Amino acid sequence: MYQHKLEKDIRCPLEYGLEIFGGKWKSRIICVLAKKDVLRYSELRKEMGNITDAVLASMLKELIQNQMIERHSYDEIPPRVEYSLTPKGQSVVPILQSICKWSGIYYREDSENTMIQCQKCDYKE
Amino acid sequence: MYQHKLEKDIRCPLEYGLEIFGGKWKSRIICVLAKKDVLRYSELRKEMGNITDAVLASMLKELIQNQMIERHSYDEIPPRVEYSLTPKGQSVVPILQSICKWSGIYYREDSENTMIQCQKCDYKE
DNA sequence: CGGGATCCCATAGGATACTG
DNA sequence: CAGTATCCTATGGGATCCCG
Repeated sequence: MYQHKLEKDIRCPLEYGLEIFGGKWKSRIICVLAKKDVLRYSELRKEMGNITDAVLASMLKELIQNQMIERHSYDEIPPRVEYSLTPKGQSVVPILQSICKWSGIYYREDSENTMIQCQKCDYKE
Repeated sequence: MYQHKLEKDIRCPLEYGLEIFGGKWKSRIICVLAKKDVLRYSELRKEMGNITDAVLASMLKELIQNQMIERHSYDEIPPRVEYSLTPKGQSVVPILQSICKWSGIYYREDSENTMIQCQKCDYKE
């Protein structure tokens, strides 16, 4: 029969890190929160561009599980929920910026190797 | 009808970087090559653990396309092909190590926050 | 030896509708 | 407002066999 390995088999801290902030949306969420400090759900969604609720909510859940962000809900009507980075989440921002800087160098090699400003993580040089 | 966006839409250098060394295998390949300098195809596969040929070959292709690694084939019998990092590939190694270091801190928080040695990228402290 | 071809599956991510 | 629920699909990655 067909046999797949279902273990996550993270064999190296590197894989752990890439699991936590890899993928299409997580690093972006972290960058946006790093820039804005505290954001409500709807503000966050607006900053993210064309992400859907289903996806945004599941990303937030995973980031919370990994203790990268915090959720504060206020008992008001209409409801208010605010998200912010934890210390662990903040500690990864320099890494994301270094990736951003590295990528900026090679982003378009056909042009003149000019640095690109990143709107989200706010890296520029 | 059902309409998916098929554009890759990389909107930020950060995404470019994660595309290049993200995923399950690419960062590992880079780390192994950083440690060993030059490896034949079969040596590389052995170092990688349980990767299959189909996957390894496709990862190598993408890494070559992105100019992270170089392929040198020698006209011998039996054939010999060697892989090594390009300068661009080498330049990303410090980033991978910083991810590895960061991850090591949070890797298992239930234990005593001890650093973990990474066999592949050779990070230790 | 160094892969390619083919087939397959699991999962991340997306569309749409709906709710406390 | 801040999400769930449901359904769907595209893609990364894996298994197996084959070939110059």
